[in-house]
Formats: sequence, C-alpha cells, structure tokens
Amino acid sequence: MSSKSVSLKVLAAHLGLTVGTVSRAMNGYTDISPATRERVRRAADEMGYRPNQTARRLSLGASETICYLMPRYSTSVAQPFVAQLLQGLGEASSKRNWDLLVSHADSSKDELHQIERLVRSGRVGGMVISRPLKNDPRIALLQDLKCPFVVHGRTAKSESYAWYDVDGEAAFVEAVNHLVSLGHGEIAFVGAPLQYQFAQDRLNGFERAMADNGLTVRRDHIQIADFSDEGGEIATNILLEADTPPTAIVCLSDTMALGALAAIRAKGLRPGVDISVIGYDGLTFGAHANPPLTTMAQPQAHAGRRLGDMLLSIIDGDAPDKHQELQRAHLLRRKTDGPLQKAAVQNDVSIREELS
Amino acid sequence: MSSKSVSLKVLAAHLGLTVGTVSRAMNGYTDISPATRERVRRAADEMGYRPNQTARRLSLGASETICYLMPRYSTSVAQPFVAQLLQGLGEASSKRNWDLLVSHADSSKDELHQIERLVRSGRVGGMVISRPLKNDPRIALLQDLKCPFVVHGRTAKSESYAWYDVDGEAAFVEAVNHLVSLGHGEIAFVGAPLQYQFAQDRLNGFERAMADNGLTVRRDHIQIADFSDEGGEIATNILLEADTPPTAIVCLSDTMALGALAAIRAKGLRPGVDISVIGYDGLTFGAHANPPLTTMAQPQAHAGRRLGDMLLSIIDGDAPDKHQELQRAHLLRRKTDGPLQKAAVQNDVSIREELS
DNA sequence: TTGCCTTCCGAAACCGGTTTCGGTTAGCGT
DNA sequence: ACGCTAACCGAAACCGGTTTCGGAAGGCAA
Repeated sequence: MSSKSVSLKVLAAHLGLTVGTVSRAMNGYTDISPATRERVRRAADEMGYRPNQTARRLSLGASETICYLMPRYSTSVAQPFVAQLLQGLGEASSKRNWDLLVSHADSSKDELHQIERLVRSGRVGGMVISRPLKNDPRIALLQDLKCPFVVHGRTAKSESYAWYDVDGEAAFVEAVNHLVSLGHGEIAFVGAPLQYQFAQDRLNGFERAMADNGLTVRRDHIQIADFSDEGGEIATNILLEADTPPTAIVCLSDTMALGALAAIRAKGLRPGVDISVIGYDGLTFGAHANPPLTTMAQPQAHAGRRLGDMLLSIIDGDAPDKHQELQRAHLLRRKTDGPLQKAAVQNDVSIREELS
Repeated sequence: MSSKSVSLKVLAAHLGLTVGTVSRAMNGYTDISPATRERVRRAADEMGYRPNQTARRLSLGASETICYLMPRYSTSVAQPFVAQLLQGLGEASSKRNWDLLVSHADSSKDELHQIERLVRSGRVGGMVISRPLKNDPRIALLQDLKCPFVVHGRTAKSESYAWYDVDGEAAFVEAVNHLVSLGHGEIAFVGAPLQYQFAQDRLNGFERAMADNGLTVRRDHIQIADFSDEGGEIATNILLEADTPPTAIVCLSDTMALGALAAIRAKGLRPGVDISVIGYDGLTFGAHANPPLTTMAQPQAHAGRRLGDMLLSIIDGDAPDKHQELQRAHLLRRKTDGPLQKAAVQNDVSIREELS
C-alpha cells in the first residue's frame, strides 16, 4: 500500500489504457469487455486506487454532502442529543457514501451567511436544521435558495417543508391531565423564552389542558426563565414564594426540572410528596436525580436516521411536504409526581380556595 | 439574489474579461490594476458570486477539510462531550474557512476502512480521533497514510504524535489521596474494560496512590464493568457484598458513579456519610445527583478548540510531537465525600487493619 | 469478397476554478 | 523616432475525474 495517491492517470498508464476507459470500467459501463473490466478492477485493487472525490464531484456536479447546522447554545449545558442525532444522520448519509458536514455559527447573522455560502458554493446538497424559531429566517432562506432541507422541530405554520418533531403540545396536555388526575389544581409552568417554537408549543399545551380541565392559571404561575438548570431553579423559587404557591410544576425540559427540584429541596419540601414536578425529554440522567425525575420522554433514538432518510428522499425529488413526521412523547413516571397532599397546604390563601 | 449559481465564466463574460483575469482579481494578484480589481469585486458582490469550492479545491489540490471520527458508543448514554468538542473543532476550522466533516463507523474494521477511504480519496486533510485504545490501529494507519491527525486522549507510548489529554492517572492519585486524608483505607475502584487507554490510566493512578500510601488493594476491590450507569451499579453491588466492603469508592466516570450512588442508596447506606464516592468528568448533571456527586472535574471546555488549532498547525508543517498537551483535573467537592465513620466499620477485617 | 453491424476502446470535451507564461500596450528616457 | 521596461491582461495548461462521440477491429451474412 503505497502512500502516494494513485490517480486514474497512473492506473491507466500502468494498464496501457486511457483514463476514459478505466473510468468506464470502474463504473460498470457495458461498452467495456468483461475481461478488461476485470483486469482494471484487479489492478485498481492492487494499487489501492481511490477515486479523488473532489474531482469526481466536480465532474458530476453533485456535492454528495449533507450538512447539519449545530444549534448555538447559550448555556454551558452540553447537548446530549447532538451526538445521537449526528450518529443517525451519519448512518443515513453513509448508506450512499455521502459526507456529513457540521457547521455552526456564533450569531444569527453569521448563521444565515454560512448557509448561503455553503449552498451557493456548491458544497452541500441538503441541510438539517434544529430548533426553529417561531418565524425562522433560515427556513425562508433555504426555500429561497431552493436547497433541500429538513427541520428537526417545526414552526407554527409548517405546511411547506419537511420536518420531524415530537408533539410538545400533546405531551404537556398529557402531563397536566396526569397531575389533575392526581388531584392537583394549582399547576405552574416553568418555561424558556418563547422565541423558540417548541417553547411556545409546550406552553400552549399547558394552557390548553388547564382550560380543558376548567382550571384557571394565575399569571404568576407561568414563569419564563433561562433554558438551563439555573433558570429552572430561579423560576421555581419565584413560584414557591408566590402568594399562592403551586402544588405541581411542569417544566419545559428535564434540565430545567433538575433546577426546580433543587429549589424545592432547598425550601425543605419533598418533590413528589409536597409538590409534584414533571419534566420533558426523558434524559437518562433524570433517573439519578433526587428524587428520580418524572418526565415526558420523547422517542428520539431514531430522529437522526429519519431526518437523514427524509432529506435524501427530498434530494431525490420527493415533495418536502410529503415528509412530515410527528412523534408522541409518553409519560415516564419516576418519583416526582404524587397525589395532592391536602395536609401540606400551609398557606391561608390556599385554604381560602379550599373553602370557596 | 438569483438562485442560479453564477460561475466565474458568466461573471467574466458580464465584465468583458477572461476567467483567468477575474480569478486573479478576486485573489488579489498584483498584476491586476486596482481599477479592474475594484470593478470585478463590485460585480462579484452584486451578482452574488460564490466560487465553487469543489472546483477550487480540486485546482488547489487541498481538501480544506478536517474530519472528526465519532466514537462508537455501545451504551445508550449520550455523549455530552461530543457537542462541545464539535463546537470547538468548528471554531478552529471556520477560522480558515475549512470544513468540518464527521464520520462514524459501526465496527472497528469499518472504521479503519473509512479512514483509509477518506484520506486516500483526498476528502480530508486531517483527522481527529477520540478515546484511543491501548494499541490503537487507527494511529498506526494514519501514520502510515501520512495523514496529519490529533488524538483526544493518548496511548501508553505517546511520543510520536499529537494529543490533548487530561491526566487521568494524576486525577485518581489526587482522588485517593483526598480519601486517605479523610481517613479512608479500604478504597475500591470501579472501572471499565481496559482496552481503552484512559481506563488503564485511571486504574494505574488508583493503584499507584494506594501503594504510595502504604495501602494494599484487595483483589475484589477492583471491579471492572460496563462503561455505563448500570455497570457502575452492578460493580458497586458486588463491592458492597464483599467480605470486606470498602469505605470509599472511586469511579471511572461520573456516569458510573451515578450507578454507584444508586446501589449504595438501595442498600440503605448514605453516600458521603457511610461510604464515600468520587467520580470523574465533572458533569454538570452530577450536581443534581442524590446526593450531589463529588468528582474530579476535567477542564474540557476548550478541548475541541485546542485540538483543532493543533491539527491546523500540523497541517501547516509543525512536527506532531511538538503538540502534546496534558491538562489536569481538579477535585470538585460536592457531597459524596466525607470522613471515615469509625462507627460504621462493621467488619472485623477492617478492625484488624486498624490495629496493625 | 463485400457490406453491415457489433463490440470495444481512444480521443476529446467538460466540470469550475487556479496559475503560469507570453504578448500587447503605454510610459519613459535619450 | 526608437528602444526598453513595467503594467496589465488574454490564452492555455492543469487539477482528476466523467461522459459523449467516433472510429477501428472483428464477426456474420449475402
């Protein structure tokens, strides 16, 4: 195995053939005699010939590359999902010997600029983006560039493109219903800024379920904070010090829920007994929380693979709106949900509610 | 902004110049008059010209791409580090407008095959690999291919290539010393299969520190299990049921340590009081464990960035062995380390040690 | 033997850039 | 007016493949 790269030219010279002939032999053209084809293939094998992908793609006019746009994360909380997603995308793309590129940008402006460069320079043939904003400029840009793309998540009006998402609204409806069935009525919501569509979806689910159960939501029972464990902790502290503290809290994410648990324990209360908490995501780490976190688990093992396959289908010509996949989260009961403790009500405002 | 890609040819035609002239104008050659250069640049801007990267790289003979080989992970535990590492690698590569490719393989054989293909086909100009095995065939292959590479981690004999690592041996020495200073003598080790060099390093640190402190390690106080929380739990259960249970446990990773905590709590013991546990990694999730996990935290926020910069330097011609960076972990005390509870000593063997 | 049709391969254009080389033009001094 | 040099741009080779086109050789039938 020589370390010098062996090109089509030297391979052809070594065989006494021309590059065109060798190329066709390698690519299975029928106008090459079986004997020659075999001779070429064997020589290529022996000499360790690898076609230069750059040249090949230039000639083909195809990038054979998909690109994943890494989400910019403000907090230091590492994204456990990224690795899984990349693994799935890699599986899908490697099926065809395509490459998987990752790109990230510091600002939103940079991000749009990057997309435009990657697409216009012919470097990528399709893109995967995560966590769309409510009105995400990336989607408009990609449509404008006529670049095939899929979205992990979706925006409010999501008819015209391909996406894979978990139904956050339904999940929060289920979470609230579960808490109501346990006797809770004063349920609070800990969320993150609503620029992200998923944050809005989950809040919508919360509010809809509350209304459907005939419950009114106090204004100060909806707390928006940083999308982090610290954010969850701060928000929960505010809830616990409210005039009417909630008896249950649903949290936008498991990470925020961990912060909520910390705040509750710090007040000397017992999560799952004095106050219930339900998170969202189904992180395995939640099983080791104190106490183990009840959560709406999303089935996302195959998200990357699905997104990759969808993207490749679209590149092949499928209509994007044919590929829209909505998964459901399911309640994963661990130890932070429990029945309403009447005895634990310690606040006269609450008592008045009980009497009314 | 037209969606049709504007090539050098149409740009040249539009300007009444030849492609060669336009190319040189764009690349700042001095044999182009300032007036023409300015005219070309403005037209390129207006028409939204983006040089075709594939063609450019073919002509340049450079891939301008680095590749990260995703670690294959057997367990379902997502890798929180991957995202951080990719972010850093992306920062480093985007400084030069290089691309970042990720590749993953299912088997070790596939992995070697992939590396060979990626390098020989000219797709990548440098590689980053993680978690080397004790005698990692990937390193030999990359050296054979004369492909620049850096290793996240390192092998036992690590003179001849570039790496960035955290001193796992020193970290476990520090962990053991800390436990000894708290009065512990029966210290156990929960580790993972020793095929990975980092698993061996940390065990080495443990054994060296025990010896240096004049402590002998019982054979059944070294438990090797799956590299997962379940593995840690199983290993700890065995330790707790041993003839002489340890009073302290050091764990290969925070993930395994979480399993250890679960096992200890299940036995009705109090981690940090009845038995001490120290993990390794410094995951933020550890702060939410029950109780918050004491750990050897590694400073790995900049690992990706450093690895990327190192790789680019080597591609520029630096000797690989010039770039070897060893970071130190530091003890992050939370709540699972505590002084030896004499009263908790329940085993005559331990008492005999005390008397000797 | 002639003619025609296959079979198989060589020659050359092409993908979209970069870079070398050479020639035209202008400017300058004498 | 002539020659020389410097400034500026065009022409063409090249990177390493793919693909079209055409032609030479061979086989077959008439």
